[in-house]
Amino acid sequence: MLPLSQTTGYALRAMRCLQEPGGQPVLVESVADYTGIPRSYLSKLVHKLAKKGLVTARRGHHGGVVLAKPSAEITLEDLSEAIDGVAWRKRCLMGLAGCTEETPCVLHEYWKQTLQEILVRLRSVTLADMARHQDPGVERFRADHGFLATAEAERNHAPV
Amino acid sequence: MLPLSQTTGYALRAMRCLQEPGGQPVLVESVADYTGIPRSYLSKLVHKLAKKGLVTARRGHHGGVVLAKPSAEITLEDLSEAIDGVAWRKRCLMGLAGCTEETPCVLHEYWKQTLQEILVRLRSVTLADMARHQDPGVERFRADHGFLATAEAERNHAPV
DNA sequence: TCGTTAGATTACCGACGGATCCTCATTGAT
DNA sequence: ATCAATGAGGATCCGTCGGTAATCTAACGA
Repeated sequence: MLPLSQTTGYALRAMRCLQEPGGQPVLVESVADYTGIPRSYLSKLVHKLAKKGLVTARRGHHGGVVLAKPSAEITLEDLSEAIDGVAWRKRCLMGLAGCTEETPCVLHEYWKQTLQEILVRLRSVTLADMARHQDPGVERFRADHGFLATAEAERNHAPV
Repeated sequence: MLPLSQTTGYALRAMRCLQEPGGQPVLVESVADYTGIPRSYLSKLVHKLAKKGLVTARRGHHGGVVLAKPSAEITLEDLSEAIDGVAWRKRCLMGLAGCTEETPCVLHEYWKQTLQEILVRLRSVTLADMARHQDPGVERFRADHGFLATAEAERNHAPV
């Protein structure tokens, strides 16, 4: 019932491979090969992210996918929301249809606070935060796809 | 990927209808009628809870279901674990098979702490806590099923 | 012992998410 | 204008989960 499906994990892995807005597009196929995410599935996933305004995809020669906004402005919550939606935030923990703010169930307040804590956590991590970690695999991939100017920027931050 | 499925909600609603250990058994059918949970499905659910040692079920005349331990010792975590298992606690957020304590992924620590926070919350609520709330519906149900001695005990506590 | 009461067990169905394959549509280079 | 590159989209498969129904079996009372 809570968010963060397997597909959200895919989204995380895929987004790490993309360039900042205005950068060079990366092929869905390259990302699929590198991450091991099924190509066709990743294609649909990317489309979903595009509809939510998180990435921009262009078809044809020299097409590919780029971030639609700076990685520092893309949170884990954004991804979760794009993939899994927000329905889970509204569902009653006990599954009672009549549970509302006015007619709360026994666990209403408890659950509301729990969800709030989770949301705060999801908002506290951005793609840029993730890039600050050493990750030889991703750095190799980036080097192969035109990420030549990012290495320095990553050194100016502490780990998440 | 996270726990707390619809079925866990069912378990919560069902357990609230049961007596403390040694008390009078309540019929699966009664609970189903009152909660609206499908009878057959609830039967399987109860069996699962019985295998985990949370309830005791007896067949035949004057059979039914009772809590297997005091409601104050049954946490939301117990229910979640009985129904949804614990696999979700071990899964990597990014879905990386090779992510371990020794070879952690970029989000490993972040996710570990998040899960810890959630677990603490799940452990902080017991069935007894839930009973402390006013709930005319459940109290009516209890009155109809031999819960004559519990009303006083419930008055000695603050809400959750 | 026999029958009734109740939970246990089995088989099965439908919906949904993850996943795959194949084809369509768009873009840019020539 | 044409062709190849590349994302978009439809059809379909598979496994899991919620849900139903029919049957089996243990416990008790008459």
